[in-house]
Amino acid sequence: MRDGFSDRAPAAALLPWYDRHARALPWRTGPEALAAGERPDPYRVWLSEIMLQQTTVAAVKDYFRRFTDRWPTVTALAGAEDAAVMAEWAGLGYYARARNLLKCARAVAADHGGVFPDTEDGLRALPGIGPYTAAAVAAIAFDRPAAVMDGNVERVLARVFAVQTPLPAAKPELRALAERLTPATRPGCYAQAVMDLGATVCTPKSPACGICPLMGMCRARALGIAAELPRKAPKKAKPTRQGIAYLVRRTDGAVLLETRPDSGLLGGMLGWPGTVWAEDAPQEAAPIDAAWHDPGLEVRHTFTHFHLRLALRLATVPPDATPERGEFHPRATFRPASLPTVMRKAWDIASGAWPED
DNA sequence: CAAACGTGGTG
DNA sequence: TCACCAAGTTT
Repeated sequence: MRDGFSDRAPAAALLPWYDRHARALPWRTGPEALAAGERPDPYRVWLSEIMLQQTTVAAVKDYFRRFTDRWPTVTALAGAEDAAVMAEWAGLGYYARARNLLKCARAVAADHGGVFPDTEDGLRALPGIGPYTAAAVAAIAFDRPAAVMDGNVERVLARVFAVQTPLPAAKPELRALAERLTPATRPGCYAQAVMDLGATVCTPKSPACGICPLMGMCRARALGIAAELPRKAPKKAKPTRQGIAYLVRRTDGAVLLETRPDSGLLGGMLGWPGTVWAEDAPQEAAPIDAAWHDPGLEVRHTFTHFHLRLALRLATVPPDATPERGEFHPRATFRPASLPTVMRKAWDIASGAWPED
């Protein structure tokens, strides 16, 4: 007991709410199907959870469909080419997820006979699976009573218990609450119920307290401070960095691209050759001998921890031109959608700005 | 452990 | 326009 209601009260209120309001999602096995004995596919649960890290359901849906159409099983994914997976992930962000996705699939295929471990600890040992994802997959796919802690759970619990400590200092306290409240029955549905509640009712701004299944036990609502919780430490201002990108088109339509190093920003992704991105003004660093055109245009893009102003240089070169950096990709196989968004923006802006156009 | 790591939607 | 925010993990 705490604050006047049982530890079982939140789950008791949330599960019926979930049974009525659960959204149909491509990776989700609904309450009715579960009741009928159907089990979720651990591969699809895992893939969805990786994609959903720091990413909205709306952004994930189409990517999830394309991945599962192309690679229906973890074994199929394990056999994929690195470049194919990175290209399919392009635009979704946090590209270390895609690199670890492949490492994880290959570890499951090679070390676990193509079958995901069915415990939190076993899952936690795989690349790209941290505390949240291990608990989520264990609960959702394997019906383990694992305490799932994500941004939604933090927000819901901070409000229900009126936790005033700012994040991230409040995490241990919130985790202790989450562990106490996780039910032994239907832990996967409970986890998804809390996350759905956080995504659709107990939202960061303007929470819909009037229709919340937890309204009767929510201390923040009683105090009139739901929208102010969880409190958070102030964030640092983002600096602005500058750079130059060089977009080279061959007369036969091929374009000059580089595969970026595996570690660091946009690691493992294709991109236009260019300068480093720094706060100081960049020095020219052309990847090939050419007559450069400055279109007077720049890409503005914001990453997690800095703003970028990327100036463009354009050139058209003959078929026998030899680059100092990068490789030409034939027009027939070049897909702007295979580029990370900042690089695709550069292509979009450059298209129509070439000198001959 | 603080910082690095993307992107698109929203108010 | 711009800061905030989303089903976090790794180093």
